[in-house]
Amino acid sequence: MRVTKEQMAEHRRRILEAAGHLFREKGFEAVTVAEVMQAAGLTHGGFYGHFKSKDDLIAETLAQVFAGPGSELGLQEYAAWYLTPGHRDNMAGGCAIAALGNDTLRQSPEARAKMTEGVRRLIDRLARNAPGQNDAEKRRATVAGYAAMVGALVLSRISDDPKLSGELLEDTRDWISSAPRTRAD
Amino acid sequence: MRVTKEQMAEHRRRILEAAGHLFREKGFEAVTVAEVMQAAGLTHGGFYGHFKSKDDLIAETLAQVFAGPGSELGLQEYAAWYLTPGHRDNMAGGCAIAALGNDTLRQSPEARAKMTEGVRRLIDRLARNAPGQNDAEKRRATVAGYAAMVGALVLSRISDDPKLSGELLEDTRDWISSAPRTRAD
DNA sequence: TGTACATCAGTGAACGCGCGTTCACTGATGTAC
DNA sequence: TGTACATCAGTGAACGCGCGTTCACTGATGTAC
Repeated sequence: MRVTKEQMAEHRRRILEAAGHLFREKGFEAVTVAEVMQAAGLTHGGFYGHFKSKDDLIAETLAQVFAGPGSELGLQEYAAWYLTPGHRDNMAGGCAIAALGNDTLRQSPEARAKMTEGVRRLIDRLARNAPGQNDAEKRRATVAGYAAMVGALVLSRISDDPKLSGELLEDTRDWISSAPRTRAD
Repeated sequence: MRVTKEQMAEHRRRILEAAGHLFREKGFEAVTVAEVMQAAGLTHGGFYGHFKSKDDLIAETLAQVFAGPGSELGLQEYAAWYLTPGHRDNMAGGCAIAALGNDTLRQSPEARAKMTEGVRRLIDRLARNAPGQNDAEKRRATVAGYAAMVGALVLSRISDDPKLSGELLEDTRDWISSAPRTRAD
């Protein structure tokens, strides 16, 4: 049955929100269109009134995840939130880049472009408030520091041993938090 | 038609080798049993004479990838190989942890356990020859350094902009290579 | 404002395809004598 | 060593299931008068 324009917009928002969580939790391939629609409180047939295809949904979901102002946290504050058991255990609500990075390589060029933009924007923002004597040093610390966060989160999620998993988070956080180094060359 | 025992063992080896490359390149889900068998020069029906199921193949493939003596490179030497465009562009022959880490979370506990073992062994080995004043410092540098390698490789693969992609590799390599820091607390 | 009708968002059955898995068959291997 | 037969690795057709997508239909919305 037909619904109001406002309700239709709300449905679209709910579909994107459900997809955002489900994709991060299970990856693009393992999530079905019917599953997303059910999580949004709708039936699968209506999906194609909102999106052209599942690929379209993926691209739109990524666009939405990376939309918005983004945090203004500095590198070390971001790491202090990023490298926690809470974030590790919350794939559905956590960093989309860590959760879906490799998956995106096998998706459309549009999806990959959206991911790249997400990476670039985040690094640019973190670099504003990073340790370092000058912009080049700040940027280098941010690029490497963010890479370390993503890697540590992925590795700590892989690890079924809580000790190793925790060590990855803590050691990497300490590493990023320690005093900035000058170039060793 | 029946083949000799030696040929059958060789077939099994080829299946595992083909699976190792295909899984790293495309992920577990996107690779079909028929595709693996074709890459091994066989037909799909014979697969179940070698493995119980596709899940079984995944676990055996991971076991094989992490078998063997492993490299004796130190942390910085490993990073110098790891963080290169050649490695970035060679998913099929590169680090299985970076290529399949997140994918493994959605597989069997056996597969995840094999991945964890791979992570642990690699870190233990790299820590032997890492910068630092004592074992604790060496370990911390290794854990964070390896996390940074994995993250940088994943991010540089995501990035469709060659400049950003290269920056991720280079800045992270410089970061790992720079003089070890003492704890800042 | 009220009424009649066109529009169209959502429903759920159905379609088509691909994939994991099974199975009857083939023919070379391996073995018993 | 040679022969007859049992074994079984590999083949390719077929099965069953799940998923993306389509479509006829429903009934509430929105609009023209």
